[in-house]
Amino acid sequence: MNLFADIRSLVVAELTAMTAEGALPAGLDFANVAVEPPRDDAHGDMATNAAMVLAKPAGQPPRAIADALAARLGRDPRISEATVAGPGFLNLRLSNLVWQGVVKAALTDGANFGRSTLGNGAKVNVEFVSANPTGPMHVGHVRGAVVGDALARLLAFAGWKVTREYYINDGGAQVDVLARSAYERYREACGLEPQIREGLYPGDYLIPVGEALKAKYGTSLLDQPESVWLTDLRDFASAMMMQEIRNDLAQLGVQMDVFSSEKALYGTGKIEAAIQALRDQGLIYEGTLEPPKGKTLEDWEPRVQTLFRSTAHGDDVDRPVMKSDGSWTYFAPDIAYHYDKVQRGFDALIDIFGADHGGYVKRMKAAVSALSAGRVPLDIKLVQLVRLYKNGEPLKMSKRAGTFVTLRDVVEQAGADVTRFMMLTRKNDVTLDFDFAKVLEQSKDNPVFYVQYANARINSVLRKARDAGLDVTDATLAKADLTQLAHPAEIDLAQAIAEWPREVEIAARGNEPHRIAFYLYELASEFHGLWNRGHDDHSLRFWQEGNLATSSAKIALIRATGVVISAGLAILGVTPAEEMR
RNA sequence: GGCUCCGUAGCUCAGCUGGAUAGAGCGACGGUUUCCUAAACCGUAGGCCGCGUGUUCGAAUCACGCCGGGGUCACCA
Repeated sequence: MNLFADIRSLVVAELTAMTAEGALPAGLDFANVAVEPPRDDAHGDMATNAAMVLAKPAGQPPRAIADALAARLGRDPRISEATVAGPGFLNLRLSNLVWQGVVKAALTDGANFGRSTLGNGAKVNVEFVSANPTGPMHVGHVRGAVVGDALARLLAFAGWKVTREYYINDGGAQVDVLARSAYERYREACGLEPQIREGLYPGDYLIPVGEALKAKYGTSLLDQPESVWLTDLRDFASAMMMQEIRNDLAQLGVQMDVFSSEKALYGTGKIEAAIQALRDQGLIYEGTLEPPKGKTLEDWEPRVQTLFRSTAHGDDVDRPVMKSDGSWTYFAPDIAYHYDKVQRGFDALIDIFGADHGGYVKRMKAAVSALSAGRVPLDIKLVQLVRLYKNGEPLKMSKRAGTFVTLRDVVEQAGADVTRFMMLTRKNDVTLDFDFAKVLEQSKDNPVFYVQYANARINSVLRKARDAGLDVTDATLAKADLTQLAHPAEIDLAQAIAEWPREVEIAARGNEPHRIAFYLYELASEFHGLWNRGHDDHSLRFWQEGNLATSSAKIALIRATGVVISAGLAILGVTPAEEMR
């Protein structure tokens, strides 16, 4: 159930009836009529802008429409009060029965409470991480991994059919470098001195690869020219690195549905077919690009290349798909890959990129727009940097000095749950500070803890009630006499719960999983507030000694809160804490 | 110089499809524990929502132009 959607339906139904009776002119568009919580809750529980939106097209003063609408809405049993305010706002006060009904719905629907059909079963592909298979995942990948995974979970919850996909960049020069680096580690494993020249990957993580190569090939590759081993070692080493990456992802709780390989596109004609599809639309031509303005490149020279006319689909300049030596640029297989996704029948594509790929967005959107005839929207989320701190001091990272932080380091120090939650406490296009000391702190300063603590407190009360002999299963609590939940502070918490389905839809509509984290913080805050009011006012304590009926109702309320916290944490991929230790 | 993101309280940041007196945490100050976890709660102070113009009944939100900061910018991936 989504209360806001329900009430909006009611408003639209009344407006339709008013039209039928001639109180409003026919043919009005109700699309902009909104029902939302007012900023100031003194104004009521919900507000609609209907009168203001319709005043102009209807040719009637907003107050007149609002008054007429208020009178009609007031007849609905769910609405206890409908008042007109300001320029024509219609403020609605809902009956307590409505909020009590929300509590019951949460208990009845359980983990499905808030699930939406917004996506209507549309197939969406979320591509994320897509780290080069040249080493273990580092901290820079963590945020993209978490955002992509949480977004996938969110969209699935909101009614999309989601595929999580990883694009393996195993087709370029960087995997040759990997192979050469691995070869040196192979020589090392054979007892020789490795020669890690400038430009090779120096990391220790290739030592096991060298040993595995020795186990497989013995000494047979020693003193062989590169032409003999390069292809084999490339495959071997990148396969081992991908295994490493899968393990890293698993540690973070990220599970991919599909791994697609760039290399696998070569030699299949898929790249040629994609480029041909563009060529058929007159979007491929031979030409020379202008040098970038305002940036001085000493070695600039005009070059004739095969170009994609991306400017026809919103890009700023056309982009090369082929180098002057006739080989493909990175962009070409990426076009083919996105073409493949379109052909696999996805209704929408989402890419999660690092912010350093910002310049890549327009050309990729242009390609997808051209190749899907505008049918498939591509949303690209750029994830900004994570700045690491320890006790407020920035953590220095250098690949050369070997002090770069891996995903594994982060997860081992902070834990997957904390890491995931923290990565979602900012919207994607803002840089995020991650302080190893702070994220482990158990205080309100730490949103992960704060939300988990609320859940732990709820469980603590449930335990106490259970020990006292109360049946605290959801099915039984749902049958409690919820009319006992009448105190404004209790209704406030029920209202926060009622926001959940709405929040899911807003977050899903914008591909913004961080909203879930913020919502959970607010819900937890509402709960902690009510909890503490029990100090002063014992009638607000959840466990009422000797009064099972009242206790059941109050415990139903906090259990419903727990249901939503669990559902929200599930979207973030975080395990709810039963108790704090 | 082009593109792009950011600019909201002292600090870190939320803010929906434009909506009423702009919110939260931290920090500061002051309160609340014989009672379900005080790891929490309540209150006070703190704002030209970077600046300007436009659209609108109405702009932190949309458009355009400035200012400041980050990212990025031809045969790398």
